[in-house]
Amino acid sequence: MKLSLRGEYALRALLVLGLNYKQSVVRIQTISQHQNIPKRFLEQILNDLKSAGVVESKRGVAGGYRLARPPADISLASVIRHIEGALAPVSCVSECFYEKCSCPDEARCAIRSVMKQARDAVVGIVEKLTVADLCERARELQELHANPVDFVI
Amino acid sequence: MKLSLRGEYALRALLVLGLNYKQSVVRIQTISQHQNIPKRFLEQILNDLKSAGVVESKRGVAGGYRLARPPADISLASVIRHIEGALAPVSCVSECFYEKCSCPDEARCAIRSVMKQARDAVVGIVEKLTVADLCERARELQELHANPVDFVI
DNA sequence: TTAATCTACACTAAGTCAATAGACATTTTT
DNA sequence: AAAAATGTCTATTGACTTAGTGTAGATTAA
Repeated sequence: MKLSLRGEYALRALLVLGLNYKQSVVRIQTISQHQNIPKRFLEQILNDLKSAGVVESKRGVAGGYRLARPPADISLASVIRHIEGALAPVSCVSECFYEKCSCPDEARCAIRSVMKQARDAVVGIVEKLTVADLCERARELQELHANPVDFVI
Repeated sequence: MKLSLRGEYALRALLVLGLNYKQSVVRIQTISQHQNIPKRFLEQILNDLKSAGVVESKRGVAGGYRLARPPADISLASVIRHIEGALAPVSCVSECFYEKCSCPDEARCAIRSVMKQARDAVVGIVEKLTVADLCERARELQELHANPVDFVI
């Protein structure tokens, strides 16, 4: 799993939306400024997340985005899979994006066996983690550095 | 860590060279045929691995490639890092290819913390594994499929 | 109505990937 | 010494992806 900027931005945006889950909506521009993400690019990404049912939007002058579901119901795996595709290092060990590879015998491929191990390790992590966990971690890290004034979203 | 075909081919070639470690050299064409890898592409890759000190070559009519070191001394991590670059999902958690990211505060970045966890999981696997392990696994898989009776419960 | 916001589609510059091309160098065999 | 089989090296290419920008339009609160 290599994250492109697109995927990284998506997670950063979801973190902001998660931390503001109580509020009605957050404007793209707010997220863009807080997270140093090009606004027009972020528009595309949030729109993409909307089509995935992860966020919902409100248009117009007081518009913006919010999570479509509780943060605890949005796994990082589902988000990354939607934005980036397969989590596996090679597609022949991917559960959701399987593709046959060119090796002579997949069933006896030692590399495949190793890659499956790597895949399972990564999936085990991001499948369990949710946007809620991300928010919690953000708050913990905030505590750790103990400077409540410039709380960074 | 997403492997490109280049990286996958490199590992497949090293597996062949590992399995033939006792022999003098293996011809590119042999590997190419055995593993369904385009010959001219494989040339580049092996040349690259040579410059990394992983394999060595013998030119001329009885030429070919062999491992430059014992299979147990070649970690998959070192090979993948040389061919693909960073193992980490985002470069701000990479040990060997660190790059600053655009997030407002790296030290308090919750996503970074998650990505570090994913990185460590993957690195923990491929850092321990060597070409020798790959060969052993290949032999095991061979056994398993050759004698399926042994595995009936 | 107006201004702020999201929506939609198209476009592009730069980079990467997976080869392919072609000339060249080296070595063994004859 | 010549021939043939191999590796070496540099360059190029076409398809694709990435990270945006551009432009125009739709929606809504005030």
